[in-house]
Amino acid sequence: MAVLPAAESRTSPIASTTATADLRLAGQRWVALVDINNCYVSCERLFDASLYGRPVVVLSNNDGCVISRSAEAKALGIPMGVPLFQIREQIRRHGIRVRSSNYVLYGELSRRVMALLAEFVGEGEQEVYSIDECFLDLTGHQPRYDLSALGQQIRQRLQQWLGLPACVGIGHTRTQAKLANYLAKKQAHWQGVCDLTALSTGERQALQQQIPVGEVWGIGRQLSRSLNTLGIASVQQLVETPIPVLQRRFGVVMARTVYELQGIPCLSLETHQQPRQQLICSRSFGQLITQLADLQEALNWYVMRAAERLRKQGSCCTLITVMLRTNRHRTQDAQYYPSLTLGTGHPTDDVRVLNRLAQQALSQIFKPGYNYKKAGIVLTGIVAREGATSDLFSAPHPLHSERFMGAVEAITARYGRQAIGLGGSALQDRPWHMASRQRSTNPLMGWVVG
DNA sequence: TCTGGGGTCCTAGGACCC
DNA sequence: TCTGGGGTCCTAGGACCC
Repeated sequence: MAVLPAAESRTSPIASTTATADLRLAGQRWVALVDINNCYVSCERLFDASLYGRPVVVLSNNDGCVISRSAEAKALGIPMGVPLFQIREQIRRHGIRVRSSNYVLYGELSRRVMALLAEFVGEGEQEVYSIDECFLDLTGHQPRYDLSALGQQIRQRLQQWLGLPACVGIGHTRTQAKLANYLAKKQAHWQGVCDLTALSTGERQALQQQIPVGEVWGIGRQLSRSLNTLGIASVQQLVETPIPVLQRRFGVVMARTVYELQGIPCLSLETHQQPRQQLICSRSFGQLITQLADLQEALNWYVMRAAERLRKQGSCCTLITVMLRTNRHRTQDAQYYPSLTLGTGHPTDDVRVLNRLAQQALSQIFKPGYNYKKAGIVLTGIVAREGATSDLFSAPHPLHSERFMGAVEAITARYGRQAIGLGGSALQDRPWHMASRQRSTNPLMGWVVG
């Protein structure tokens, strides 16, 4: 949430040094970011010890591209997001182990991680940021404990109890904590925990000098390029640039980022999970789709999935968007990227209503003669369902619950131990998901090379 | 010839994140 | 041959209103 409203920040007095000092005195916080290393690969290793010490990659849906790499795979130069077919030769040459993704497993492990981390802080001091990342407010610990030692304790417990490696970054803001986490991962001498707040100004500046500006949280490829053309290449150079200049050129988001880097919080900890403002369900197809009937069936399934999530968070929606995509990589094909949004008339979570609208939208945008690669729906205009009792705010998943092992057992009982690598291929009974490539003999195993 | 000023809401698109 | 899925926020511009 923005502490700096756009209008006020244009003339914000906190750019001056004295005001900065006041603001820090007013309520400085200590924030940690805990991040599981190579999360999906680390999860796979828990269930297949032969993956330790070897290069491993985990693949996206349809086994399309690489979405997680072990340290060994990174060292071999396997880039993030690379399509599988482009690294076949490297896989063969280096004996890289390959797994399909299994989000049910990762989700359950994530719940365990978050529950364990919750034990280190009080109520309302934990923000689960993503499946493998969590912010902790350590302000209460700060006067009493060495935060680096606490970070080490967190790492050790994750390793001992769950077998998952993690790094911890500590700063006065979330952006600083992210940067610290980057250092903890990149520079071995931190031993997995970097506390930026414990450094002198000179030490911090020297570190920031070494870090490319694109590593900052919120500065992606585009902004990075633009900053570079202005001669701003390192984090330190960014921090030294006057904020009003940056704000005029790049907007309020950039201004917030730089305040955050300076230790002035502009983003607060979101310790209570908010209902989603939009729900997306979309898939790329394993093979190109030309028939309306196949798209109809796919949409039917997306609507069911999305409506399920909608109900789970106690919401209704008022708008539904249907979108189709051809394969942009096939330059020989005619391209078509239509989408259409229809209103529901009244807030609803009724699958039948949503499906009727989705099919109606589809019939309006579908054109024969194209090779469709992807389809999806987006539910927006989300409002709370009247009288809804959302389970969003229910108690965190108990650490020692049986749900986790139950899920793993259910998978292995049904498909065998090897099925831990299921993922996209589990959808093979649906023609619009069927992978066109020849797979290994066990369709649930994904690719196993070497 | 010359055509107010300010506000809200909505949407599309772009940037970012994991 | 083969290229993921699910989110967030911000901005600009148009419609509409008083």
